[in-house]
Amino acid sequence: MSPDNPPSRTPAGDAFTALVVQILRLNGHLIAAGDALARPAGQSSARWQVMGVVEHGPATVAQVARALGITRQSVQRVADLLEGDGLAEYAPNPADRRADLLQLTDAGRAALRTIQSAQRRWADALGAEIGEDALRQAGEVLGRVAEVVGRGIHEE
Amino acid sequence: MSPDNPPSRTPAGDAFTALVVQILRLNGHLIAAGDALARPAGQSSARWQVMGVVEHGPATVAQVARALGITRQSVQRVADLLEGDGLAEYAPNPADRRADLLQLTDAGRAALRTIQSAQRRWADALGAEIGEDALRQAGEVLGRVAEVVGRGIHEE
DNA sequence: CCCTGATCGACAGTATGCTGTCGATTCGCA
DNA sequence: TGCGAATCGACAGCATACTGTCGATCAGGG
Repeated sequence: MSPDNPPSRTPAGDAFTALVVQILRLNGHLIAAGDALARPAGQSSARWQVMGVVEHGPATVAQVARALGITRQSVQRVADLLEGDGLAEYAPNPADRRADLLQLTDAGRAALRTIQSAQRRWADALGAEIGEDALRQAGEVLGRVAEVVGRGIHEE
Repeated sequence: MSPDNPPSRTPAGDAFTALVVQILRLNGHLIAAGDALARPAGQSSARWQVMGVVEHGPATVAQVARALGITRQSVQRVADLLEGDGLAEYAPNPADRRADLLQLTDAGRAALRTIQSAQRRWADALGAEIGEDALRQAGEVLGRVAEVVGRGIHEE
């Protein structure tokens, strides 16, 4: 980013930093793109992701949060909004009296189908431009980045 | 994410979606890591990024925002906080009476050096684990992803 | 059968980023 | 040279996600 960085010690460190910056920037664009895909159904990226998790079976808020890698509280907020909009509902959980099960309503399933259809067309079109091999290789590298970053957080 | 996705049309689309999901997840971990790096200096990722832009010369809030790829308003908020903490200050801009120039104070430069030092060690260590070639190749692919995603936003 | 620790939802507070709007100023072109 | 368009900071409002705390509930070891 800065044209005149302080001397970095290794080329690999420079490449790592550059990749991190790219990911941070891309994140904003991807959320915007996701919102655009979900907008025709009156939804957002966050709502779509929560709906996607409970699509094939009810789950508690905590389970959804773990599946998405975000906090319970964030999911709780979105889930309550989905319930308020009639897209999802809470069902009693016989296995745990505290944690009701979140599940989609018919309206929720319809909205999700609309979004998924648009998302599939979007991903197919853009994916074809980049090429499957390159995407998979980049994904493999990002997986390793996630691994070492996650490890570093605990150790440091 | 979902174990039983609706039938996606192309392998490239699947790979694209998988990469997007990875990036969204990684973003959270990277911000957490950046905050951890900036914490010893009492700062955060957002503050560090703004300071990094004005490190080698003053700039207006709008210029910083463009350099970071985020909105003026977000930068304005952080810049005002930095000023409040005595890490940055506004200087009159002879070229534009509206837009004062943001520049670091001595305290700001000291805090930035602390963070950059830790960041460099972090990037060097993790970068070495992944390998420069893999990082560069992944960066090249992400650059192409950013290009097609950004193009899609305007067209759609 | 209880007690202790873990998990869960609820609530409050904070950080980051976005959109939209406004008036002031600057810039570019006729 | 003057006027309309673009840019800039300021302000308000919203969405997303985080931490921390609390009481309720669950699960497992004595």
